[in-house]
Amino acid sequence: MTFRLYDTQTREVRDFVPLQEGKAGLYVCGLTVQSEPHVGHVRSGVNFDVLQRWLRHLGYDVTFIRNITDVDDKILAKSAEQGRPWYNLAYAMHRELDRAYDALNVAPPTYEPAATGHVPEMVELIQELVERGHAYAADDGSGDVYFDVRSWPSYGELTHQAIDDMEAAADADPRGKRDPRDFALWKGHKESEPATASWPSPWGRGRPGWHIECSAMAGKYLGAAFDIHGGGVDLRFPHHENEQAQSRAAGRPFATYWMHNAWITTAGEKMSKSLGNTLSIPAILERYRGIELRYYLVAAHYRSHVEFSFEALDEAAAGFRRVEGFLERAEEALRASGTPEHLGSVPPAFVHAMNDDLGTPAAVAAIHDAVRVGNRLLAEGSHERLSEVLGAVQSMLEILGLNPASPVWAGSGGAAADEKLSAAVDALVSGLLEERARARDAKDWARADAIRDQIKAAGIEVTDTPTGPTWTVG
RNA sequence: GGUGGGUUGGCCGAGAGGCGAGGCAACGGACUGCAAAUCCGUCUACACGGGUUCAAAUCCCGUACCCACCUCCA
Repeated sequence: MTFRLYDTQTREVRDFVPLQEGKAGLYVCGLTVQSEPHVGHVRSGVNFDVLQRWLRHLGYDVTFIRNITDVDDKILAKSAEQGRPWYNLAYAMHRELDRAYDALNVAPPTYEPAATGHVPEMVELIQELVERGHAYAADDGSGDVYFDVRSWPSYGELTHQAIDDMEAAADADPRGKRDPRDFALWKGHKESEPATASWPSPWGRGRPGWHIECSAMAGKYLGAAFDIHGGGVDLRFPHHENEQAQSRAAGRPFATYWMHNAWITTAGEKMSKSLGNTLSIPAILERYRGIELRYYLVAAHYRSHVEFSFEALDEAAAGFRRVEGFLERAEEALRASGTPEHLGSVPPAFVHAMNDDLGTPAAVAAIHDAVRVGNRLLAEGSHERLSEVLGAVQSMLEILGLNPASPVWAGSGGAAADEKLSAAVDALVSGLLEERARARDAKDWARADAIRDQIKAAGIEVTDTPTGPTWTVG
């Protein structure tokens, strides 16, 4: 079975046929770095990271471009409010975003171009559009350049809308537009804005409109035609519609497939409008591990709307710990019995699920199925088969970016220090456990439980296993 | 006004004409000195009203409610 994905434009699940055999070009709209990243932002990152990993697993040579918008109206407005340079705000938030991606094991793309680094490419593209008669400089002296929507007959093809049915934005500033739906390719510099946020152009100093950057950067790094373009649902219109219109109007075929991830909301409310800080990634990571949050995000299909709640996140974390528990016990059992660990092959159910438009919920179910089988084998002591199942579980987790053994999860706060601490605790706890073992041998249960309670009071859980007691923090 | 999406068991969350995803929680049993973990079992749902079909959560028609986008929110 080949990889199939849902294409927003054709509104159907289609076979993935790359433009070049064995290669996949992927462009994803990253963030406008204007505030701390929240769960919603990161969902997009995780979703497309899974896509990228799956394409690689299928053997494609993937070129993955994810941009950063580092100058726009909001960044300028916020930085002015905060009394700091816009580039400082954008840079700080960009670093914050990188930390969030790292914490969730979202692999860096092939390249992460920033809008401010590609003004010449944008100017070139705009000039081409002007020459072809699809763009015009406003005649109100503003220095703005607009895309002429009426000049492009297939405008609206991505979202299946007719220009005349579109509601003209009530608050849109008509300025020098010929049609209210025309959008800015270039924005002339305004006195109220910092001079540092302007660049030279044939139409005077100014800064790029939003949509043009993606067309210019996708063209530069992926070529005039590429395979997949992704982003959040909200970007379908106007952003992606405009990107496609301006690219095609410039003679570039642009993306073959359009993928859009759904929202995360809280109590039905869009995250961008609500709660800002409490659901920022740093805030959530104070309560949950990155791998647990990633599991929560991966367990839902990327096109399904997710209503965020800490209860649901708790459940997801509990479900994931079940998988982790199996990994730990299986690895220990194999080590103890000297059974070699197999490199796991990925079960057909998992492959089928992933090939079907990245069916991560079914893929996660396949992991749980394997874990159940593995737990049974563990109980039976069938170590040879257990080794195979363990390998399969590890491979599946690895593809989803959820393998706890992966070094990326090894504590962002100093793994070496953790290890030392762990060794120290182990030395202290093992003394107590020896005492408890003596009490248990003497069937002095009260004494044995008292020791266990004492250890527990320190925040350490003791569990008896067939091979002796173990302890875990928390 | 235009364009889309949704409504599934106690909860989360898949599926898209016939074999009851999976997880969490709960309950019963096994194992255990007791726990924990694990295993076995139980709990049989698809907003509402019609229709098509041998067969509908799934297709069609209608109704209700919710949500997103319509010029710069992932």
